[in-house]
Amino acid sequence: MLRISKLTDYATVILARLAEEGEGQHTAVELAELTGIGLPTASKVLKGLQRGGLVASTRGARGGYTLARPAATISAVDIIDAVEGPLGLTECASHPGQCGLEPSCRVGRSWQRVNVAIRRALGDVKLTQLIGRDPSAAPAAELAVVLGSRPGLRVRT
Amino acid sequence: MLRISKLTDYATVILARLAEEGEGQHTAVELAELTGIGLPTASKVLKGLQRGGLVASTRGARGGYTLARPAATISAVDIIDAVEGPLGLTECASHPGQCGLEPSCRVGRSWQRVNVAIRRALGDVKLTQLIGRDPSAAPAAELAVVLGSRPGLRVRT
DNA sequence: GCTAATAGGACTAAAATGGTCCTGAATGGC
DNA sequence: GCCATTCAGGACCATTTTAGTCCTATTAGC
Repeated sequence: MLRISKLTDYATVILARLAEEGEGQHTAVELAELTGIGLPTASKVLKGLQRGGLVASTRGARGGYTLARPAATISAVDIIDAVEGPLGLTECASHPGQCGLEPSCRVGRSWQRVNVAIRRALGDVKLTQLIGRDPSAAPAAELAVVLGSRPGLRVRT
Repeated sequence: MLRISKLTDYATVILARLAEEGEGQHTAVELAELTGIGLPTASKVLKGLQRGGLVASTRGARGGYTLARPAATISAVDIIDAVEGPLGLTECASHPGQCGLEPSCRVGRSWQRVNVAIRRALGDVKLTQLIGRDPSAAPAAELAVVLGSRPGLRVRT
Protein backbone atom coordinates (compact mmCIF):
# COMPACT_ATOMS: atom_id res chain seq x y z
CA MET A 1 0.00 0.00 0.00
CA LEU A 2 0.97 3.56 -0.50
CA ARG A 3 4.40 3.00 -1.82
CA ILE A 4 6.80 5.82 -2.52
CA SER A 5 8.81 5.38 -5.69
CA LYS A 6 12.31 4.02 -5.71
CA LEU A 7 13.56 7.31 -7.05
CA THR A 8 12.17 9.08 -4.03
CA ASP A 9 13.83 6.59 -1.79
CA TYR A 10 17.13 7.21 -3.54
CA ALA A 11 16.59 10.91 -3.14
CA THR A 12 16.26 10.47 0.59
CA VAL A 13 19.42 8.42 0.76
CA ILE A 14 21.31 11.00 -1.24
CA LEU A 15 20.00 13.91 0.78
CA ALA A 16 20.85 12.12 3.97
CA ARG A 17 24.36 11.69 2.69
CA LEU A 18 24.62 15.31 1.75
CA ALA A 19 23.44 16.25 5.19
CA GLU A 20 26.04 14.06 6.81
CA GLU A 21 28.91 15.23 4.65
CA GLY A 22 28.18 18.80 5.49
CA GLU A 23 29.07 21.96 3.61
CA GLY A 24 30.98 22.11 0.36
CA GLN A 25 30.41 20.79 -3.10
CA HIS A 26 29.77 17.12 -3.64
CA THR A 27 29.77 15.77 -7.16
CA ALA A 28 27.30 13.31 -8.53
CA VAL A 29 30.09 10.79 -8.94
CA GLU A 30 31.07 11.12 -5.32
CA LEU A 31 27.51 10.78 -4.06
CA ALA A 32 26.85 7.82 -6.30
CA GLU A 33 29.87 6.02 -4.88
CA LEU A 34 29.06 6.89 -1.31
CA THR A 35 25.51 5.66 -1.57
CA GLY A 36 25.93 2.74 -3.95
CA ILE A 37 23.42 4.14 -6.40
CA GLY A 38 24.28 3.96 -10.09
CA LEU A 39 25.76 7.16 -11.42
CA PRO A 40 23.19 7.90 -14.14
CA THR A 41 20.39 7.30 -11.72
CA ALA A 42 21.94 9.34 -8.95
CA SER A 43 22.49 12.09 -11.44
CA LYS A 44 18.89 12.03 -12.52
CA VAL A 45 17.69 12.17 -8.95
CA LEU A 46 19.98 15.08 -8.18
CA LYS A 47 18.65 17.01 -11.12
CA GLY A 48 15.16 16.51 -9.84
CA LEU A 49 16.16 17.69 -6.41
CA GLN A 50 17.74 20.74 -7.91
CA ARG A 51 14.60 21.64 -9.81
CA GLY A 52 12.65 21.06 -6.63
CA GLY A 53 14.88 23.48 -4.81
CA LEU A 54 16.21 21.02 -2.26
CA VAL A 55 19.79 21.09 -3.43
CA ALA A 56 21.86 23.89 -4.90
CA SER A 57 24.22 23.12 -7.71
CA THR A 58 27.21 24.76 -9.27
CA ARG A 59 28.43 23.69 -12.64
CA GLY A 60 31.84 23.43 -14.10
CA ALA A 61 35.10 22.22 -12.70
CA ARG A 62 34.98 21.87 -8.91
CA GLY A 63 31.23 22.15 -9.06
CA GLY A 64 28.75 19.87 -7.39
CA TYR A 65 25.75 19.80 -5.11
CA THR A 66 24.95 21.02 -1.64
CA LEU A 67 21.81 21.10 0.44
CA ALA A 68 19.91 24.24 -0.43
CA ARG A 69 18.78 24.69 3.13
CA PRO A 70 19.40 23.19 6.56
CA ALA A 71 18.46 19.56 6.92
CA ALA A 72 16.09 20.42 9.73
CA THR A 73 13.95 22.39 7.29
CA ILE A 74 13.67 19.68 4.65
CA SER A 75 10.72 17.40 5.16
CA ALA A 76 9.57 14.11 3.73
CA VAL A 77 6.85 15.84 1.72
CA ASP A 78 9.38 18.18 0.21
CA ILE A 79 11.37 15.22 -1.04
CA ILE A 80 8.37 13.36 -2.39
CA ASP A 81 7.04 16.45 -4.13
CA ALA A 82 10.39 17.29 -5.63
CA VAL A 83 10.90 13.87 -7.16
CA GLU A 84 7.40 12.68 -7.95
CA GLY A 85 5.60 15.94 -8.36
CA PRO A 86 2.78 17.06 -6.09
CA LEU A 87 0.34 14.26 -6.78
CA GLY A 88 -2.58 13.40 -4.59
CA LEU A 89 -3.85 10.26 -3.00
CA THR A 90 -6.57 9.97 -5.60
CA GLU A 91 -6.86 11.24 -9.12
CA CYS A 92 -9.59 13.69 -8.24
CA ALA A 93 -7.36 15.18 -5.57
CA SER A 94 -4.83 16.36 -8.11
CA HIS A 95 -6.94 16.59 -11.28
CA PRO A 96 -10.53 17.41 -10.38
CA GLY A 97 -13.00 16.75 -13.13
CA GLN A 98 -11.17 13.84 -14.72
CA CYS A 99 -13.05 11.09 -12.97
CA GLY A 100 -16.49 10.30 -14.31
CA LEU A 101 -17.69 9.20 -10.92
CA GLU A 102 -17.26 12.55 -9.26
CA PRO A 103 -20.87 13.76 -9.45
CA SER A 104 -22.18 10.82 -7.48
CA CYS A 105 -19.05 10.11 -5.51
CA ARG A 106 -19.29 10.69 -1.81
CA VAL A 107 -15.86 9.62 -0.74
CA GLY A 108 -13.67 11.91 -2.83
CA ARG A 109 -13.78 14.79 -0.40
CA SER A 110 -12.89 12.52 2.43
CA TRP A 111 -9.88 11.09 0.67
CA GLN A 112 -8.76 14.60 -0.01
CA ARG A 113 -8.93 15.40 3.65
CA VAL A 114 -6.96 12.29 4.44
CA ASN A 115 -4.51 13.39 1.81
CA VAL A 116 -4.06 16.79 3.36
CA ALA A 117 -3.61 15.24 6.75
CA ILE A 118 -0.98 12.83 5.53
CA ARG A 119 0.85 15.61 3.76
CA ARG A 120 0.86 17.60 6.92
CA ALA A 121 2.15 14.66 8.87
CA LEU A 122 4.90 13.95 6.37
CA GLY A 123 5.72 17.62 6.40
CA ASP A 124 6.59 17.28 10.04
CA VAL A 125 9.09 14.53 9.39
CA LYS A 126 12.39 16.24 8.74
CA LEU A 127 15.54 15.02 7.12
CA THR A 128 17.32 15.30 10.43
CA GLN A 129 14.86 12.83 11.87
CA LEU A 130 15.17 10.49 8.94
CA ILE A 131 18.88 10.20 9.54
CA GLY A 132 18.41 9.97 13.26
CA ARG A 133 20.18 13.18 14.09
CA ASP A 134 17.44 15.30 15.43
CA PRO A 135 18.51 16.79 18.71
CA SER A 136 14.99 17.42 19.88
CA ALA A 137 13.31 14.08 19.32
CA ALA A 138 13.86 10.48 18.42
CA PRO A 139 11.95 9.69 15.22
CA ALA A 140 9.59 7.22 16.81
CA ALA A 141 8.64 9.54 19.58
CA GLU A 142 8.18 12.46 17.25
CA LEU A 143 6.05 10.43 14.90
CA ALA A 144 3.89 9.29 17.73
CA VAL A 145 3.10 12.91 18.35
CA VAL A 146 2.87 13.96 14.75
CA LEU A 147 0.84 11.12 13.45
CA GLY A 148 -1.49 10.94 16.30
CA SER A 149 -1.32 8.02 18.54
CA ARG A 150 -4.06 8.66 20.98
CA PRO A 151 -2.96 8.71 24.60
CA GLY A 152 -2.13 5.21 25.65
CA LEU A 153 -1.10 3.96 22.24
CA ARG A 154 2.51 3.35 21.37
CA VAL A 155 4.24 3.34 18.05
CA ARG A 156 5.53 -0.13 17.37
CA THR A 157 9.27 -0.21 16.79
CA MET B 1 2.79 11.62 -4.22
CA LEU B 2 1.59 8.56 -2.43
CA ARG B 3 -1.26 7.70 -4.66
CA ILE B 4 -3.67 4.90 -3.90
CA SER B 5 -4.66 2.85 -6.92
CA LYS B 6 -7.85 3.44 -8.82
CA LEU B 7 -9.06 0.02 -7.85
CA THR B 8 -8.73 0.94 -4.21
CA ASP B 9 -10.66 4.07 -4.84
CA TYR B 10 -13.41 2.10 -6.51
CA ALA B 11 -13.41 -0.26 -3.58
CA THR B 12 -14.09 2.62 -1.25
CA VAL B 13 -16.92 3.88 -3.38
CA ILE B 14 -18.47 0.45 -3.52
CA LEU B 15 -18.08 -0.16 0.18
CA ALA B 16 -19.57 3.21 0.91
CA ARG B 17 -22.53 2.29 -1.21
CA LEU B 18 -22.94 -1.03 0.52
CA ALA B 19 -22.85 0.76 3.84
CA GLU B 20 -25.51 3.18 2.73
CA GLU B 21 -27.80 0.55 1.27
CA GLY B 22 -27.74 -1.40 4.46
CA GLU B 23 -28.40 -5.07 5.07
CA GLY B 24 -29.38 -7.58 2.45
CA GLN B 25 -27.74 -8.92 -0.65
CA HIS B 26 -26.58 -6.55 -3.35
CA THR B 27 -25.46 -7.94 -6.66
CA ALA B 28 -22.44 -6.80 -8.59
CA VAL B 29 -24.74 -5.55 -11.35
CA GLU B 30 -26.70 -3.43 -8.90
CA LEU B 31 -23.59 -1.95 -7.31
CA ALA B 32 -22.02 -1.26 -10.67
CA GLU B 33 -25.09 0.68 -11.72
CA LEU B 34 -25.38 2.57 -8.47
CA THR B 35 -21.78 3.65 -8.51
CA GLY B 36 -21.21 4.11 -12.22
CA ILE B 37 -18.29 1.72 -12.28
CA GLY B 38 -18.09 -0.73 -15.15
CA LEU B 39 -19.52 -4.13 -14.30
CA PRO B 40 -16.41 -6.24 -14.95
CA THR B 41 -14.31 -3.87 -12.94
CA ALA B 42 -16.77 -3.63 -10.08
CA SER B 43 -16.95 -7.38 -10.07
CA LYS B 44 -13.20 -7.69 -9.87
CA VAL B 45 -13.03 -5.25 -7.00
CA LEU B 46 -15.76 -7.09 -5.13
CA LYS B 47 -13.89 -10.36 -5.48
CA GLY B 48 -10.84 -8.74 -3.98
CA LEU B 49 -12.87 -7.37 -1.11
CA GLN B 50 -14.32 -10.78 -0.50
CA ARG B 51 -10.90 -12.38 -0.31
CA GLY B 52 -9.83 -9.59 1.98
CA GLY B 53 -12.73 -10.34 4.27
CA LEU B 54 -14.43 -6.98 3.97
CA VAL B 55 -17.54 -8.20 2.23
CA ALA B 56 -19.42 -11.46 2.56
CA SER B 57 -20.81 -13.06 -0.54
CA THR B 58 -23.44 -15.64 -1.32
CA ARG B 59 -23.58 -17.25 -4.71
CA GLY B 60 -26.38 -18.44 -6.81
CA ALA B 61 -29.79 -17.00 -7.47
CA ARG B 62 -30.65 -14.16 -5.09
CA GLY B 63 -27.04 -14.04 -4.02
CA GLY B 64 -24.87 -10.96 -3.77
CA TYR B 65 -22.63 -9.05 -1.44
CA THR B 66 -22.95 -7.50 1.99
CA LEU B 67 -20.52 -5.81 4.33
CA ALA B 68 -18.81 -8.48 6.38
CA ARG B 69 -18.78 -6.24 9.43
CA PRO B 70 -20.15 -2.92 10.59
CA ALA B 71 -18.95 0.09 8.62
CA ALA B 72 -17.56 1.63 11.77
CA THR B 73 -15.06 -1.21 12.04
CA ILE B 74 -13.76 -1.01 8.48
CA SER B 75 -10.83 1.33 8.09
CA ALA B 76 -8.98 2.86 5.19
CA VAL B 77 -6.01 0.55 5.77
CA ASP B 78 -8.28 -2.46 5.64
CA ILE B 79 -9.49 -1.39 2.24
CA ILE B 80 -6.06 -0.63 0.88
CA ASP B 81 -4.64 -3.90 2.17
CA ALA B 82 -7.53 -5.91 0.79
CA VAL B 83 -7.21 -4.52 -2.71
CA GLU B 84 -3.51 -3.81 -3.07
CA GLY B 85 -2.03 -6.24 -0.63
CA PRO B 86 -0.10 -5.20 2.44
CA LEU B 87 2.75 -3.38 0.77
CA GLY B 88 5.03 -0.94 2.50
CA LEU B 89 6.14 2.57 1.81
CA THR B 90 9.50 1.31 0.59
CA GLU B 91 10.62 -1.96 -0.86
CA CYS B 92 12.72 -2.82 2.15
CA ALA B 93 9.69 -2.36 4.36
CA SER B 94 7.84 -5.24 2.75
CA HIS B 95 10.71 -7.32 1.33
CA PRO B 96 13.80 -6.88 3.46
CA GLY B 97 17.00 -7.99 1.81
CA GLN B 98 16.03 -7.17 -1.74
CA CYS B 99 17.61 -3.77 -1.89
CA GLY B 100 21.36 -3.68 -2.42
CA LEU B 101 21.66 -0.44 -0.52
CA GLU B 102 20.44 -1.82 2.75
CA PRO B 103 23.80 -2.41 4.43
CA SER B 104 24.84 1.21 4.15
CA CYS B 105 21.35 2.70 4.15
CA ARG B 106 20.49 4.83 7.13
CA VAL B 107 17.05 5.93 6.18
CA GLY B 108 15.27 2.61 5.73
CA ARG B 109 14.38 2.21 9.35
CA SER B 110 12.99 5.68 9.48
CA TRP B 111 10.76 5.18 6.48
CA GLN B 112 9.49 2.06 8.10
CA ARG B 113 8.54 4.00 11.18
CA VAL B 114 6.79 6.55 9.04
CA ASN B 115 5.07 3.69 7.34
CA VAL B 116 3.81 2.25 10.59
CA ALA B 117 2.62 5.63 11.68
CA ILE B 118 0.71 6.24 8.45
CA ARG B 119 -0.84 2.83 8.67
CA ARG B 120 -1.98 3.55 12.15
CA ALA B 121 -3.41 6.85 11.09
CA LEU B 122 -5.25 5.33 8.17
CA GLY B 123 -6.43 2.60 10.47
CA ASP B 124 -8.24 5.22 12.46
CA VAL B 125 -10.14 6.49 9.46
CA LYS B 126 -13.30 4.42 9.29
CA LEU B 127 -15.71 3.84 6.48
CA THR B 128 -18.35 5.68 8.44
CA GLN B 129 -16.14 8.73 8.40
CA LEU B 130 -15.38 8.41 4.74
CA ILE B 131 -19.07 8.60 3.94
CA GLY B 132 -19.64 11.34 6.46
CA ARG B 133 -21.91 9.34 8.69
CA ASP B 134 -19.90 9.00 11.78
CA PRO B 135 -22.04 9.94 14.75
CA SER B 136 -19.09 10.78 16.94
CA ALA B 137 -17.07 13.08 14.72
CA ALA B 138 -17.04 14.97 11.48
CA PRO B 139 -14.27 13.64 9.26
CA ALA B 140 -12.21 16.79 9.29
CA ALA B 141 -12.35 17.15 13.01
CA GLU B 142 -11.57 13.52 13.55
CA LEU B 143 -8.67 13.61 11.13
CA ALA B 144 -7.30 16.63 12.81
CA VAL B 145 -7.13 14.58 15.96
CA VAL B 146 -6.02 11.37 14.35
CA LEU B 147 -3.43 12.75 12.05
CA GLY B 148 -2.01 15.17 14.40
CA SER B 149 -2.53 18.80 13.77
CA ARG B 150 -0.76 20.45 16.56
CA PRO B 151 -2.95 22.68 18.68
CA GLY B 152 -3.73 25.80 16.76
CA LEU B 153 -3.52 24.25 13.32
CA ARG B 154 -6.57 23.62 11.24
CA VAL B 155 -7.18 21.05 8.58
CA ARG B 156 -7.80 22.84 5.34
CA THR B 157 -11.17 21.98 3.82
C1' DG C 1 -32.11 -29.11 -14.83
C1' DC C 2 -32.37 -24.27 -15.70
C1' DT C 3 -31.20 -19.69 -14.30
C1' DA C 4 -28.93 -16.27 -11.51
C1' DA C 5 -25.18 -15.19 -9.28
C1' DT C 6 -20.19 -15.28 -7.54
C1' DA C 7 -15.03 -17.42 -7.91
C1' DG C 8 -10.95 -17.73 -10.16
C1' DG C 9 -7.85 -16.72 -13.26
C1' DA C 10 -6.07 -15.82 -18.07
C1' DC C 11 -5.31 -12.29 -21.06
C1' DT C 12 -4.47 -7.63 -23.26
C1' DA C 13 -3.67 -2.74 -23.65
C1' DA C 14 -2.05 1.23 -21.66
C1' DA C 15 0.53 3.78 -18.47
C1' DA C 16 4.05 4.51 -15.09
C1' DT C 17 8.62 3.53 -13.59
C1' DG C 18 13.44 2.81 -13.63
C1' DG C 19 17.40 3.27 -15.89
C1' DT C 20 20.68 4.75 -19.65
C1' DC C 21 22.62 7.84 -22.83
C1' DC C 22 23.52 11.93 -25.59
C1' DT C 23 24.04 16.74 -26.37
C1' DG C 24 24.53 21.34 -24.61
C1' DA C 25 26.07 24.87 -21.28
C1' DA C 26 28.72 26.75 -17.46
C1' DT C 27 32.95 27.10 -14.72
C1' DG C 28 37.69 26.98 -13.42
C1' DG C 29 42.58 26.06 -14.33
C1' DC C 30 46.32 26.21 -17.45
C1' DG D 1 41.65 30.90 -25.33
C1' DC D 2 41.38 26.16 -24.72
C1' DC D 3 40.40 22.15 -22.29
C1' DA D 4 38.79 19.29 -18.64
C1' DT D 5 35.14 18.97 -15.42
C1' DT D 6 30.67 19.01 -14.00
C1' DC D 7 25.75 19.95 -14.16
C1' DA D 8 21.11 20.62 -17.27
C1' DG D 9 17.78 18.86 -20.09
C1' DG D 10 15.63 15.67 -22.41
C1' DA D 11 15.17 11.60 -25.54
C1' DC D 12 14.85 6.93 -25.35
C1' DC D 13 13.93 2.04 -24.18
C1' DA D 14 12.91 -2.00 -21.22
C1' DT D 15 10.34 -3.54 -17.58
C1' DT D 16 6.75 -3.62 -14.45
C1' DT D 17 2.40 -2.32 -12.83
C1' DT D 18 -2.22 -1.18 -13.46
C1' DA D 19 -6.75 -1.26 -15.43
C1' DG D 20 -9.96 -3.49 -17.68
C1' DT D 21 -12.18 -7.48 -20.15
C1' DC D 22 -13.57 -12.08 -20.78
C1' DC D 23 -14.06 -17.03 -20.25
C1' DT D 24 -15.00 -21.07 -17.53
C1' DA D 25 -16.28 -23.29 -13.20
C1' DT D 26 -19.01 -23.46 -9.10
C1' DT D 27 -22.88 -22.64 -6.09
C1' DA D 28 -27.73 -21.77 -4.84
C1' DG D 29 -32.59 -21.39 -5.61
C1' DC D 30 -36.74 -22.54 -8.14
